[in-house]
Amino acid sequence: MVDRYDFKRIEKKWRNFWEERGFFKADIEDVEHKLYYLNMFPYPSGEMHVGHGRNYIIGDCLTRFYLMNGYNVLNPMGWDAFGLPAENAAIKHKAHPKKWTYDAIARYKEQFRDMGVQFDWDREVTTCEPEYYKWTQWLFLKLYEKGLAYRAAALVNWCPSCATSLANEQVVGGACERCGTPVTKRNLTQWFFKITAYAERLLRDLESLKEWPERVKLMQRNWIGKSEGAEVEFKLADREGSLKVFTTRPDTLWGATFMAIAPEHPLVEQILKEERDERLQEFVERVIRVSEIERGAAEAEKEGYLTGWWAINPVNGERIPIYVANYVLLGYGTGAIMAVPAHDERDYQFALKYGLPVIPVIKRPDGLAKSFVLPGSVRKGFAEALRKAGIEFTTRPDREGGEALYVTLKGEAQIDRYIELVKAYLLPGNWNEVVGARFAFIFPEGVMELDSVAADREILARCKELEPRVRDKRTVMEILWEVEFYRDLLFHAEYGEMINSGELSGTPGEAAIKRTIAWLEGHGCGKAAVNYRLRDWLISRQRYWGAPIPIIYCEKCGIVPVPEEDLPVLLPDVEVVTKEGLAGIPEFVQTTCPKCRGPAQRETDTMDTFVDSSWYYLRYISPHDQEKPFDSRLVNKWLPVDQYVGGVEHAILHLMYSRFITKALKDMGYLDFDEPFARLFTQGMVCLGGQAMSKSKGNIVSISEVVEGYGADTQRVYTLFMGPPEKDIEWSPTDISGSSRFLKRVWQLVNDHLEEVRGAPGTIDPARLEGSDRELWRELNRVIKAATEDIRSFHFNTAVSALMELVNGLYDYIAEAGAGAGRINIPLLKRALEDLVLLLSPFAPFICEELWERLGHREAVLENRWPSYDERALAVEEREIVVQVNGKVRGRLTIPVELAQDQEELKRRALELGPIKRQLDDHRLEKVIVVPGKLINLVVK
RNA sequence: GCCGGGGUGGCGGAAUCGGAAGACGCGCUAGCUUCAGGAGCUAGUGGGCUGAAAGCCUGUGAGGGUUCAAAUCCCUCCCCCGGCACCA
Repeated sequence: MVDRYDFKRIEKKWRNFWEERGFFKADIEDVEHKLYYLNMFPYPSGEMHVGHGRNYIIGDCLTRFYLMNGYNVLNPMGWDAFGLPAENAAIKHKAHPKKWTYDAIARYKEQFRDMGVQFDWDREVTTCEPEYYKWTQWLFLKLYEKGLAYRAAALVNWCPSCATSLANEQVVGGACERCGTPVTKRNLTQWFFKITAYAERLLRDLESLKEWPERVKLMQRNWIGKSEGAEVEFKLADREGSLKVFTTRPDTLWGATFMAIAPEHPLVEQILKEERDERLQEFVERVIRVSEIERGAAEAEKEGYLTGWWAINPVNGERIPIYVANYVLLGYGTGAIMAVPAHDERDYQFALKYGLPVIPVIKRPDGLAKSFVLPGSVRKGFAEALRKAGIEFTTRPDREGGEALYVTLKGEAQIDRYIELVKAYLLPGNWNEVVGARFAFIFPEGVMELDSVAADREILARCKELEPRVRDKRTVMEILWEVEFYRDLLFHAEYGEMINSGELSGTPGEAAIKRTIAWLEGHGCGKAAVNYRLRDWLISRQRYWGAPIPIIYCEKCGIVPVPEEDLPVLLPDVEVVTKEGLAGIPEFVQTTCPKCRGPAQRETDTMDTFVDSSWYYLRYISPHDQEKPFDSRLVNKWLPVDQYVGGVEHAILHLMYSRFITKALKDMGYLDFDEPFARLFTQGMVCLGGQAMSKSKGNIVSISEVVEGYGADTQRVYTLFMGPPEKDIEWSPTDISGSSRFLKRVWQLVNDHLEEVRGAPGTIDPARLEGSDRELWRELNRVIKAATEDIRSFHFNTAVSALMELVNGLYDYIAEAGAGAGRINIPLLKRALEDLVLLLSPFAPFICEELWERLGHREAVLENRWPSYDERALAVEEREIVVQVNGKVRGRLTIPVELAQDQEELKRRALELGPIKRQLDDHRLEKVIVVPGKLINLVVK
């Protein structure tokens, strides 16, 4: 009688075993077989749920697997312990965030132990400990020394709810990443890290990260947002000064007919001061007040205000007006743009709205043009002439009984021919125009091209003379826009041959940008430029619970960094934390200047917690070193991290910051590698009820409830079995019973045969196995191979299913043998059961340790080598060959392997099959396709 | 709008070097067991036709194509998820 699978008793028995035996302590000096496995460390808060568990279960499974494969695995754990939730909770409960944080840490540790998730706790790192944040401050000082940390006044993101400024990366869709409150802007003097100095390397080195998910690299690429183009200087008209713009399309410069600047642009201030234009003031204030979210919406109506100031287009000397416009962003490029309405959609909309000239300067690559011919504007016979010339057109009768012509033209030659015909047929008092590949107006006295702002004025004036109905139009484009038929050809944003561009006219599209930049450089009004979307990292936080920025302000000496030997700048020990943070603690603020010993004040901002986590992976190597932040010698041996695993929500924030800090430390000579994480795996979230588990949504499945109800082993197996680990997945309270049942079956299976197996010899001679023994042997080897490869490649779900197949196979084998089909081969069974336990142990360590002991072993599972398989055992004697007729399966052949490669033999046997014969009646065999060892396809007619 | 990822039974998912679609598990159906447990065992389970079986038809978001053969390759479209989004 086998005792029932009592997971509670078993898990309790083994819970502390691995830690006591020290299996998870890495030998830091042995780098030969080193493997640095790292899970992103958690922000300790409340209880862990099964979604958090996924991350650590993957890590523990892999660690156990690699330990059994002979690796010296370092898998450390620590706490990202500074942060707002702790502080907010502390303010609310009038307590200290420390207590809240350490309580959570204690609970997390307990839950890790409950899950059997093991770490080397000697290497535990806690970012809110002075022994840690001392070195975060050291990092700040080093960056400051190198000019990579600087203080500047800037318009920064501000979260009113968290009462602190935020980095760009922490603003998601215009709202605070932490609390979801819409972010506002404030002009503040803050500390920044100069991540933009590394923009190019952060972008370029993504190429070298071969083992990172493509989507993460893509997100970073987008975030860095590199664009190449030119910087062009526009002199102000009638006064000193100039406006610089960045453009990716310098080839369209000749078409710049106005400029637009962001409402926050410094020039706006100057204009306001000189012009005292109250309506401009109102406009600017109104636009700035509108939140980023609304302004950011692409559908938002483009609005502008004419400042009355003018600039000179440097390429053609054209005077163009300067607008303040809501669609120009201060944070990108120079905060000012040259507007080319003919080739930029936003500029086009704006030009139509405000009646600004639109001058095409890039030829349409498709060569299409159109013309609309009003009835009565040409002599009779025009349509006939077009027909003869092979020009396409359609007609539509108008109210007065005339016929309007809708002409579509393709190519230069046809357009020229058409213009000649119009000239010949045009009646006095009329005009006609061609738009698209050419913008030409044919008047009785001659043809005018829309090739400059001056031409726009002349053509407009002439049209007004001829047609009273267009007298209210402000530009030629407004007239054309009225004709529905033209609309799709009035604007394009493609690359193409330059036209109407002075001496550069005729430059082909491929050379246009390059040649224009050369031209600009030659004329001293511009140069090639690269622009990045990435902004410097704002690290100041007006909060208490973070690492104080080690800076002192002295009236005499100015900004003075705290000397290294004075670190850490300790967080003042207060009983209760308030909203004022450090600024509200005078004992902290008042200090003496390290240089002149005079009275001075401390910086009261703390650092963004992402600074803490940007270097923690270095600290694990020497976590308690009092002398230095990390041991360069060992760090250079152990890093980059071999395998990093965490949530995709850190794709930009944490991963980008860490890459930046690593590069900066490398440049300072502390590290000899460029990238901190060689391989990255981003695991998916666990959902319930279609939504990510979260306390606020109340859809949490807690680890303790699952461990209590099913046991940690079941939780682990189910977590790894439920789907591919990179995918988001739904936690199913019913599906978990499958994993529970599986472990029960394993329990039963092993316990049923303890007696026979325990004393039996372990050696088997595979060559002498026959029948079902041989099949079992093959199955065992197949499963070892599959599970091993699957674990290595993060396919835990299929690894588990392979083990389930092995268990099913073992039950079948025993049932068959027991029914008299043969005798159970005890050494074989022993081998299979033992290998099963070893293979299952990374997934379900508790039950495996217990079974291993029951199987008579005195050493721990982890002291054994991972089972190996024999390639020869996978060979089969017979193959099943699929027989298809016209690609459809009609039968099967079981054939000895030697013959399975023999095309003629396969064909002969296939044709003998009954169902195949039937299929072939009344048909002629056309062709036979043989895939040796697999399939034969008979093609018949 | 742009860029990624994806769409396979009632459900989670296998199979992607083009070669048996649906491994494994959940659920469901029938039967057996009764140590009544949060049980276990056996058989079946994509849909349809046929009394059952054999057999046939059909089937991987939709449509088309390439091929002896397509979940897998190509084209068009639809839907879902994620990222970026007036980026000049």
